[in-house]
Amino acid sequence: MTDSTNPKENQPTLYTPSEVAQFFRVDPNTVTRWARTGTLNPITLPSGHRRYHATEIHELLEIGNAREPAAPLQEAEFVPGLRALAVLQSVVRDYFDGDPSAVVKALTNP
Amino acid sequence: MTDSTNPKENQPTLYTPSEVAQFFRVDPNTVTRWARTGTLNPITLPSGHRRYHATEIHELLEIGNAREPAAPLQEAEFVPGLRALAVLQSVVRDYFDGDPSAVVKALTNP
DNA sequence: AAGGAGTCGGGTAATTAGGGAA
DNA sequence: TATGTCCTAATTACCCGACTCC
Repeated sequence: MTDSTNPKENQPTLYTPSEVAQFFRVDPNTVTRWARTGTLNPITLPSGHRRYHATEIHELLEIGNAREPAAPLQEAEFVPGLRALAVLQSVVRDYFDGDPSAVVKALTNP
Repeated sequence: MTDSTNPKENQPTLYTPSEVAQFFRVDPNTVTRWARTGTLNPITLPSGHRRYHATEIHELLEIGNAREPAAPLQEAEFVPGLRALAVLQSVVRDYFDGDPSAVVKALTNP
């Protein structure tokens, strides 16, 4: 089952085939078929199993209210830890061409 | 491109099993299994615990995202892909209290 | 020094991929 | 054409006790 017992994960980035099937009310086999025919574009684990992008599923479900306008008004004094900064640094380097402004742009410009 | 020859400037960018599991949306035990079967080649601590190279994890995520060569955009503008946005989203959620502005602040105020 | 969280092992049940036929 | 079902093999999730990290 899905680890809904994890308090820190309320909105997973990736969905399992079963979860997608439940969303669309179809058989998990159908979800797999959608992936093979190109209707869905999931990532594949090294084993061949698939994980589906939550954003893609949400768009297909027409839950357009995704892409929240960031945080409305949260003046909490959040201070990122060393690990957070390290992970962010690696993400910037490996995913955003080492350009921090690209990350800022992606976060501010929907 | 990760220069491990610069330990002070660049953080190790090593992921724990739980972090890797969250990226792939799998159980931490599965990550350990990947390491034992040779799918992943992590660092092993003297105690036997494992730490995974961020670059290796990211490469695997990109491979799993394979679909089409996309567009041969070798122009000036850098456009982050779906995976980049998904990873960034998870980082914001798990490391920055779900607050994108905290990430922007961390990037703009070094 | 002690406690909580995380990890490592194994074992077993549940999912998934893939093909094919209705 | 599209979906649900059946089948097998492979992979993963969940269980546990013991150890490690912080």
